[in-house]
Amino acid sequence: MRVVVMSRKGGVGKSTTAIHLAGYLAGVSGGEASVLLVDTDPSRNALRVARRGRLPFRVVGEEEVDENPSLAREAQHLIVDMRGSPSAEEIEDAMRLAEVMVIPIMPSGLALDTLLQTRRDIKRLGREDRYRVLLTAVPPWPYRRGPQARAQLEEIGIPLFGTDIRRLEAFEAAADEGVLVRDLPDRRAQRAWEDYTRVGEELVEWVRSVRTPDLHAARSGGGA
Amino acid sequence: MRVVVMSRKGGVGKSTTAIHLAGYLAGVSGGEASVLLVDTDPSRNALRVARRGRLPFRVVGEEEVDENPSLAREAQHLIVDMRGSPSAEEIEDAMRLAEVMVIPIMPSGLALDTLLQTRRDIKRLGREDRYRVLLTAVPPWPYRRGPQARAQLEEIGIPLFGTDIRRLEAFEAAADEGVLVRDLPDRRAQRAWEDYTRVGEELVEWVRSVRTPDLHAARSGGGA
Amino acid sequence: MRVVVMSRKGGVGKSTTAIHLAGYLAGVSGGEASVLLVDTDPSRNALRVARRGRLPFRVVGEEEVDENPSLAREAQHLIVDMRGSPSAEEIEDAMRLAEVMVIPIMPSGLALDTLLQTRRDIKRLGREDRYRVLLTAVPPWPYRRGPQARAQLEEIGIPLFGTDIRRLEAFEAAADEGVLVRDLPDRRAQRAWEDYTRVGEELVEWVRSVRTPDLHAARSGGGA
Amino acid sequence: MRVVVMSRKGGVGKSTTAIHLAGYLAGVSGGEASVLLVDTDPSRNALRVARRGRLPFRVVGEEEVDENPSLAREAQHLIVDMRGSPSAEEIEDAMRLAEVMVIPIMPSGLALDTLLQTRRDIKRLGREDRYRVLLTAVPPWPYRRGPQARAQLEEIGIPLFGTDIRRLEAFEAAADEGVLVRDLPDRRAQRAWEDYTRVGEELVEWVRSVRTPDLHAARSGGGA
DNA sequence: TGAGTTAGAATGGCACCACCCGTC
DNA sequence: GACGGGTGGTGCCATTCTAACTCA
Repeated sequence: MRVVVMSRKGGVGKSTTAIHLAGYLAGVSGGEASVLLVDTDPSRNALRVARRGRLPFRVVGEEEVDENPSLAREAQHLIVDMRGSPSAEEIEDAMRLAEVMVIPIMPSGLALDTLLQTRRDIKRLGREDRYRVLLTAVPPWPYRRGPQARAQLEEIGIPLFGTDIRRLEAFEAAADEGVLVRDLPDRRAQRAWEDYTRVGEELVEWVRSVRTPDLHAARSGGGA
Repeated sequence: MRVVVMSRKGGVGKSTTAIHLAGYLAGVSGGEASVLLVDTDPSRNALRVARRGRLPFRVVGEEEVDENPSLAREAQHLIVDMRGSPSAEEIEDAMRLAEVMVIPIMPSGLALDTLLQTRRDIKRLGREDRYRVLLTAVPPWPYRRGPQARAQLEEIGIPLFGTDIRRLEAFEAAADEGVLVRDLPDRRAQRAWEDYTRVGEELVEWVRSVRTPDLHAARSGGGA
Repeated sequence: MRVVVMSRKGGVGKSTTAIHLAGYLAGVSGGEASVLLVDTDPSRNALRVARRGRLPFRVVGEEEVDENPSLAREAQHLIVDMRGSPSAEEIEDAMRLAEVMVIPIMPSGLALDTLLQTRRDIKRLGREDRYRVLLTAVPPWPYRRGPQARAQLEEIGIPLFGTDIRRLEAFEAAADEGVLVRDLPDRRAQRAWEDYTRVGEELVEWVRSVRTPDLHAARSGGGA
Repeated sequence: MRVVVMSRKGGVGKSTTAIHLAGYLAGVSGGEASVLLVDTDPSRNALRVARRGRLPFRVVGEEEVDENPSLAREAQHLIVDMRGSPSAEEIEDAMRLAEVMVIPIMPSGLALDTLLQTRRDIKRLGREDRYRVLLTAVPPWPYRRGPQARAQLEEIGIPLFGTDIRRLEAFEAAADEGVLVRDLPDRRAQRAWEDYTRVGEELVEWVRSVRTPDLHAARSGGGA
């Protein structure tokens, strides 16, 4: 599986998303060796987190892959934490590389504006079925920003993951410790892990359908 | 007064800080014309907010100032919302332009790492007394991230504003409406405005001391 | 059987392990004469314990074996309490001498780091199937260090004995008296002995499989 | 203040003692720069702990001091974590360097034997008033090993710190985190810190008396 | 329309309890 | 067998925020 995690704005949980999706895939596939997270972001946050503790998969910087391309070829699952504000060309390159693209955004009013530009770029490439937006850092009830943003995005036809990532302190603690939220001893951290588990399941199902488009189309077409 | 608001990471309240400090200065000086906010960030978030509603000062993009440099010269107070991850050269240019630099960061573990790099760049320029860090989006009690981050920053000798900006929904609402939190009808928004008021007071006092270093030294020396 | 007990750190129960494995083998083989414990550690702790009381096997210092090599040749079972922080060459020598190597470590965070270096040395010698780690001084419930360390070691693929040695006062008392925990009048000491009994059984089984690799392979192959 | 922490056996809390005494001195003197911990032990455990987190003083390896001797000269307080089983010559060198020597040992029967050899070496150097033994990892009541060991050591005239360091899980947690027990959020960790605080106070008082032997003798002699 | 009240969620500190160990 | 102590897990509570509801 080749997944790119991309977003125009920073501080939206991009590294957190890349790390936890990689962790989900590593847990599902069962082996450390088969998952590779490539950190392309200049801030190198994913690499920093990896150095602080122990993640159940390998994290490398962009330059390591450039020197040793077999790293990426041999990985069963490849997650790319893409740099912050990519140009249209960079988006194009990433979409060629990846099977799917995950775009985390926070439920903020300004985030939507920038998302529209990204959608234009992707549409121009004819890859509208290959990206999906993930709402992250969603505050709890009775905050309305989460449902509001979801409604707005759905209204304008942005494809969304069915599960949101909640704003939970556990994600901060996990980044500090250099581990997945799953591996924190805190009870509450398990709820944080549930969010990414659901997203991971959805991701796997989605990639499967992307890989067999005609079969999928035939099935859903036949059911209609 | 010439102030640059800068940060390496995105999503830390940079535009919010630039807008509200400009708003504070506009309120103090009493007239709209005398304050200019220059949005240098490629995301143009400050400009977007300005277009949505009505801010009590003028907001222009970088290119407008390039075309019409008198804009900046004539402004009594100049606030620059600097682009996201500036290079050392860009930092140098900004420090030449500005009297002081405000660096907003969120109380996150990873933010500190990147801050150290910024400090190195500034130290190399010999402008250590010209920057100050502002903690933004600080969650309320019983969260410990705020006090924790403050303690860590003080320990390693980072200059901090004495007041933190709390994480309040009012800032989101204000950005959506295109106004200052001061101008929201919500009661809670007033508390958000208080935070920036205190920071603004501190800023004014700081710039005054920066402008008259010998006077300041003489005064404190004479008072002893 | 030729067993080397080795560890990089001190105070991890190395002598205790050497003594009790020797005691187990002496009990199984039935005669005192057939088991020899060679104390190579400069602290000579095993020899000290032996001199204090009565162990059911012979304990000699390194120099005695150098003077009289037939001692080692004639022993049916040879246990070596190796010196504390061996160099790569010493490890190589020991691995040539021994059929298997037992590495006791305490469940401490720092112990793992040093263990990785040892693993590298052993891997370089191509003897990865000839060493096994024994968790010692494992505190009781509700301490989590024991299970935690076991999980970490298993995750990174370190071969472990299935049974841990608990942290029990009986081991201290036995060392003071110069006897095996088996020979203490205390009831609780029996539980301490059980731990080493299980490890001893595992050791015997392991050495058997090491000696007849093809037979073992054939047997498991034939069972299919 | 120049302190050497030394012991013949490993795993007795030598690094923990060096780190926490350094931490105490850093806290008393109030500044990070004035305390230097030199890790001479080949296992480099103190350096490892320092790299994991943030200690309020500088930790360097032996080689760094060799390259840059001014490091040690400029430090107000110098703590040396000495290598594990030092020879008589190494002890001599250390005693020449240090004002006082702290010898942590665990309350184990075997530890006493090795301690006697160390005492002989020190006596031969005529520095009997410059070393003191610290009981570490003392288990709680109703274990008797702590008081027992203290009684034995006092009987044979070994100088002891008046306070023992208890065996508390907090020390393991602190080493994992790379911080002092003082900086752990756990309540129980504060009790661990109290132990070293008392030892630190005793150490400061002791060094003061060592520096002004006649004054001290005069004062205690005069009764004033 | 504006002020006060209330519900829900999240974090973190506190108290309590289970469990094991060693001694008397 | 009782007792004291350490550790870690569970449950409870205080505090804060937001948004909806009620009331004047």
